[in-house]
Amino acid sequence: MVKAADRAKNPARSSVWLEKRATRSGGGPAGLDRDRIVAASIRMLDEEGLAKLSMRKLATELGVTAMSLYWYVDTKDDIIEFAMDSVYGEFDLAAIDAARDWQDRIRVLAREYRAMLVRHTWMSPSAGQYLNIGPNAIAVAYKIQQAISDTGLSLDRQPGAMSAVFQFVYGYGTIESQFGRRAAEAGMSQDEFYVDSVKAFRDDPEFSPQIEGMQEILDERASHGSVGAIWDRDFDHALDVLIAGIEVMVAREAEGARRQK
Amino acid sequence: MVKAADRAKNPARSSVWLEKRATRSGGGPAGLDRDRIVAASIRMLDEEGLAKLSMRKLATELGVTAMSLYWYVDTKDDIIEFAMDSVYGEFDLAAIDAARDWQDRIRVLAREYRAMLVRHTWMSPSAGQYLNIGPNAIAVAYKIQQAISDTGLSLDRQPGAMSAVFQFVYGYGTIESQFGRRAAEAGMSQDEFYVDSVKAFRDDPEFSPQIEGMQEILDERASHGSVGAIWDRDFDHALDVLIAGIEVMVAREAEGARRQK
DNA sequence: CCTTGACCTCGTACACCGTACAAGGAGTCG
DNA sequence: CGACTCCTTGTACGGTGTACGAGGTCAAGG
Repeated sequence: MVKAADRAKNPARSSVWLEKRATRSGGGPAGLDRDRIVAASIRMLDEEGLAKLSMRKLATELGVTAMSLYWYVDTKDDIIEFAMDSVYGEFDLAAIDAARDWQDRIRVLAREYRAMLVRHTWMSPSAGQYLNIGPNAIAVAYKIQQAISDTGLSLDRQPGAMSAVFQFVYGYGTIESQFGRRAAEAGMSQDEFYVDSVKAFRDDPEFSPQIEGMQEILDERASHGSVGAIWDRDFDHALDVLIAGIEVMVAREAEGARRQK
Repeated sequence: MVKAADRAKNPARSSVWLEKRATRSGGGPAGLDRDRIVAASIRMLDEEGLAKLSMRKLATELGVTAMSLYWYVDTKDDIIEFAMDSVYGEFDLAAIDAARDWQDRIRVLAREYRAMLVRHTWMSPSAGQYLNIGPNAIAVAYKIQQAISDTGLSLDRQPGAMSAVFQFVYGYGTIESQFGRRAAEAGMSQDEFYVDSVKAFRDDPEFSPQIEGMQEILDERASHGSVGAIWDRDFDHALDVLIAGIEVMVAREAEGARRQK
């Protein structure tokens, strides 16, 4: 087993997935097991958030001491990485194959990705911090890459299009999920929390020259309904922009090819 | 002064900016000062990263004990929030006004934003976690909103377009900056680190059916030059997609208005 | 000049964290 | 019975953020 001390000497090991180890299955008295540990982590992460998860609490939840976990896992980071990959496994990849065209496939993927980030608010901070190269993450990445490839875009333009869509979803899902998490931690609804946050600069005379322009946007939003409804609407509008943009790039390449002839 | 204990009773206080307090200026023997604290934090955050910053180390850097800092700041989180807003102040807003059209303005803003995230690798994790409602952050948000407003898009479509562009930049900058940070921590160049990360599943027979499709993308990338060059290229391509998409939405709205008549 | 009070800094202490290390129990096999 | 492997535990170390109370410095007022 690779001890953390060895890892300190070998800082290159930056992901669990870069150094495959046999999973130790739980024949022990506590009936522990890497899957059980990961499942419990996800439950606690969903309920309490990333900052509140500690090895001691996780162990207690599993009826065991903190150090027992280290038989199955090298570090706490490993647990997070396993939990992340497990969540990537929630993607319904079959639904994506059922989509009619690449536009639909991208929309379905984007919505699933966003829903996942909102459902598990600890995912975006973690996904930003670790390499996402577990088997389930790779499977999702592959589906995304396929959808982009189906646009017919040239190879050198594909990564840009892929980034535009999925880094957007990541960014959007991050803001949305963290906003929801903070609202919940403050014991408020998202609507209450929104009013509270805006109030900060709405009432501040120092900002008022700047807000004037933003005011109408804020008002338009407020008139449109709840914060949740606005998250949905803006997300859809952004997807419209992105797909229209890719369509343009595809058309431009077709145009260029025609002139070439 | 609001003590953390009071904050515990009033969890609604979720940002320094939601509860203005006079800044205590440093007439004390140590010559301390909120600005000096924030400047030192930024320096240390840039050098050592978010995880390595501790109140004790920051205090030592300033020739003082940890508890002295608490005279100027309620919690460590406050320091991060102040540091973030100070970094938003690095934006060169004048350069944006100089841009010719909204397309240019969006490009300049996006590039500045991305550069900022890469320059300060601790910004994206922090920006995701806290509300960004300090004066400098608001000023930047205002400029972004103006640029989007200049597209001529209807009010209800503007937030979607704004999200598409700037959540993309946030997502992209996050991945890029965290990748760079991890590479640096592993003592590798980005190119070495990239090869290392890809190796994980490139050589794994379990993944090989899936990689086949991704292989050509990876090869295309590899043939194009260094990882840094690819970051730049893909970012520009993504911006192309986004701006083309907004242009389409603008044109569609104009079309709709014409038919209306 | 002396005292008061505001301002600032510090030492100590608490609860908690991740995890190294070594001891020990339980079960299986010779 | 002993030995060996697998799993769990107790203890301990060096860190963290920060509460609390004591003290030191200095300007203003009597």
